[in-house]
Amino acid sequence: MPELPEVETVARELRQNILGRTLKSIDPLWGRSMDVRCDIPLENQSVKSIARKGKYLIVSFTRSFLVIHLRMTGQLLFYTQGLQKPHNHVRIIVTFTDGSQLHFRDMRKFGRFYHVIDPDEIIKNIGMDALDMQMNLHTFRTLLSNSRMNLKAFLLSQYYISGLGNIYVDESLFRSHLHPSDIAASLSKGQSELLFNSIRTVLNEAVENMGSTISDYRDTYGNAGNNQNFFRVYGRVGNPCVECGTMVKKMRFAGRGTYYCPSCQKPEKVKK
DNA sequence: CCATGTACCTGAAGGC
DNA sequence: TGCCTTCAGGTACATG
Repeated sequence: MPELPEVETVARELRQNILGRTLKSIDPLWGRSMDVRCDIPLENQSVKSIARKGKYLIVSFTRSFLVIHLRMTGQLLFYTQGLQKPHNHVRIIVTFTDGSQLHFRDMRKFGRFYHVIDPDEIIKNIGMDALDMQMNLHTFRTLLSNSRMNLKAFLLSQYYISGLGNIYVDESLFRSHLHPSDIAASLSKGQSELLFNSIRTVLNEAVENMGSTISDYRDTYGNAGNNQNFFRVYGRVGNPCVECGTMVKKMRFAGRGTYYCPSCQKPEKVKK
């Protein structure tokens, strides 16, 4: 579910909500949602900062870190006062000393809280964030030129560039008029630049719209995002392409449902 | 190096 | 009303 724009929305709200608060207790209601990799107690530690890399949240406490990944259905819900009864599917409850609570709700149980001394233990193999200021056109082109992967798998990988998931990969490729099967290293200079700019635009617009909600995503107040109303290709199978009117198609690619316009996004090998 | 399949989970939706 | 299959914003790991 949550990709970069959704996680960024949550990160910004967490900075408003839990920065400076002191953890009183943390209760896993489903044990496997919590991966404890250090023995420093979280109790009595204060939240110092909240960072994001790709789809990971990094909550820095006084002496250790919580690295959080929401995976498909994870939600972080903030309550100024604790609830009498948590919602269904709540897997972890964090209670702060002032009585406020952060609930980790995760229907499918794929999400994780990693308690670590060094966040790199979890995110060392994650590539530079797609919206990192260091991620410029030159860096992006270098990454592309060194990979023989198809674009869909390349952008989904998180190893080269992090933060894009199934929705925003399809949206970025559509805006670039590139086919998911095109090989990363085969892009021209112009195509690379177009893809780079498309990724930036797609992600920035989605952040402005508070992320996309298909079914499960919510921000820390339980609100859905708005960006799903602006999809140009994702989920639009059988509807006319917004640019040319051709019916949008869906195929299985890199193991994922992949939406594309067969007219705007021709495979490189048959383009001529 | 790269592609594909499976596993981890729950629930919604569609076909029969 | 079922029962069965497929699919879902993700990723780790095993296998050719």
